[in-house]
Amino acid sequence: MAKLAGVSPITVSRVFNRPEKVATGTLEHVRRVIERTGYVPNLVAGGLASRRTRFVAAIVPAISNQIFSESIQSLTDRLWESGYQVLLGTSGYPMSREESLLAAILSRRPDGLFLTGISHSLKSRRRLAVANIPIVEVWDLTPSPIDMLVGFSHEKVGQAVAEFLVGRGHRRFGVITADDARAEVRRMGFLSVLGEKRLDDVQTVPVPAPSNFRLGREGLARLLELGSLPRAVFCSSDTLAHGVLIEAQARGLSVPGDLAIVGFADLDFAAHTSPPLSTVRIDRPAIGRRAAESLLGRIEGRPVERIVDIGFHVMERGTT
Amino acid sequence: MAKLAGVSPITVSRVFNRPEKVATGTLEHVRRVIERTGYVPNLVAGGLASRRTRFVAAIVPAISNQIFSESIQSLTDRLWESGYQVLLGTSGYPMSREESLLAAILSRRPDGLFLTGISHSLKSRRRLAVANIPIVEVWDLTPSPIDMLVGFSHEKVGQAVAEFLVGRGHRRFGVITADDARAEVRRMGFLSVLGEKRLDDVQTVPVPAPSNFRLGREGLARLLELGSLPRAVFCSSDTLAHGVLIEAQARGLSVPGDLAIVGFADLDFAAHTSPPLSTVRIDRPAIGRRAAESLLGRIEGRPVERIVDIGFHVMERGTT
DNA sequence: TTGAAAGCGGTACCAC
DNA sequence: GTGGTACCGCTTTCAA
Repeated sequence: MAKLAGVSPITVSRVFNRPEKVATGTLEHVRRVIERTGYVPNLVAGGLASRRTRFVAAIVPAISNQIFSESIQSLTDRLWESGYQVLLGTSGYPMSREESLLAAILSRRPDGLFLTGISHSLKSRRRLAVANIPIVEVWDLTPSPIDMLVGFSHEKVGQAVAEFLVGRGHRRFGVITADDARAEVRRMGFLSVLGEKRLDDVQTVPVPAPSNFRLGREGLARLLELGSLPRAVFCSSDTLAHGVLIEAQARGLSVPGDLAIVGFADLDFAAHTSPPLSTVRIDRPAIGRRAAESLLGRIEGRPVERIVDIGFHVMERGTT
Repeated sequence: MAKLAGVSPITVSRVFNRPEKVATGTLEHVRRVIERTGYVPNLVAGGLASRRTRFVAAIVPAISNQIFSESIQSLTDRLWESGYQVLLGTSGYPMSREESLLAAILSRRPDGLFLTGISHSLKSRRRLAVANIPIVEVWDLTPSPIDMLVGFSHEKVGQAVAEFLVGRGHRRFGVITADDARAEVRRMGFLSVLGEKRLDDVQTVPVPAPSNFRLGREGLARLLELGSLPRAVFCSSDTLAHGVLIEAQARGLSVPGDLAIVGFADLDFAAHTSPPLSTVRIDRPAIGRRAAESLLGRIEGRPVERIVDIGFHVMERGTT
């Protein structure tokens, strides 16, 4: 390539990485040759030499979960603007593959890491410390992240939903919750507020992750079998909530007349069921975007906020 | 690392890549040192030296689309078993970023490529030819794939749905379809069969991609405004179909009494709406899995089927 | 079974 | 503004 253009390899390199450092004439000439030959630089070699691979790895429990995929999409989009790509790894529920996945990923020397959640094994933490790259943990809140964090408090979500439902006059509650650590924290927050108010008539139905409509339908069925009919149900996801809504309607229960329903995450369908789902709004694209900003900031040596709380918002709709 | 264990670098390399070529004693010793130091080999250097990067790149229109994410999940899982990882790129609707994305991806020298769809720009095709790696195109069918293909015929899907609905006695039809090339092919197949049977009372409502419940609800609303009430609606996705179902119920239409609905893809929720959605079943995990097999086969020099038609199946449920 | 030497295809560093 | 030289950390090839 270099000899084809009659310049040194380093000049070709500069044309790609620092075009402003190359004389306009040379620049155009080299670019023409590049265009003509269809030359594509080898980032593997570049990465080895420069120790910058220009990609960020992201680990999520599952891509098919819309809750995560939208954050990943915005992360990808923002990083793309700065010339970075995203290598996606799925750790499974519950993060069973995280350790080996992390090793596989770190061996590719990513320039940054996006991790879902804040609980990692000791071995993983040690590896992360050695890797010495920017890391952003998301979807949760802790005062002591490994490096940086973008998330919100699941406990506060649970508390806020409890306050909200109590404020609407409900007194008997049900919880249908996926087997997921963060959902469990939301449930604890929910229960703590109800406990304080001496409203402990709460039945919980656990379902396996990942959630789907069927589990929501079955969840409500089981909840009703438990006796002590709840007037309001808090679900660990909109998906479950929609299943509950379908099941309630199939059983002739009026919503919210007989049963109020609150979901979580505000997936796009939540506003368009009939009646529309009440839920907890999380700005998912913001998570990816701000995570990208944090990583890029660190990479480029800018000062960054270590902890970003993006908050949430309880949305009242036709199901409450 | 090598000197720490008192062996040469090549021996360490063999411990990772060809442990059977190393004496058991040496093997165990080196492994102990690896364990103790937490050494993680550098795949960037390895990739440069061996010209095998041990990853496959996958390009899909959008990860947040469940239709694709499940195939990607099975692709990822199968490749992981063979020590490969997946770099995901999203090209957007309609594949607007494909060209630059492809260049960015090829510069990382993937060992294989998974492409959604069979239409690529001339420039892309040229680059792919130069790259000289195994490529599998998915989600469609053509007698002349770039290299390998795993998919099914969208035209036949449309035809099959038309035959099915006509067989159920329907005579007036509606189509609600996302702005997507493959959905358009399904629609053409649908219309061709109806045309042959002189049943050309078909109204089409186009909606932008990606689909969501709201677009389905609005789609039905617009379809009804068009006059000539359809008795059956074919939607380009289950998501739209569910929106149609919700809107129909909100308007007091009985389903399938007043209106039959058929979706596409058989997403997990389709079986659990009330009534359950009729749809066209596509074995999405099979697409990823077989694509992985094709790529690995090519990489490992095994003979592979160039074209795999995974077929489809029209599922009758409560909405027809 | 193990190792020495020579790259893989770029980039950092410094001189010109 | 441009180029020479060394080297990034591994694997290949071939010899011992």
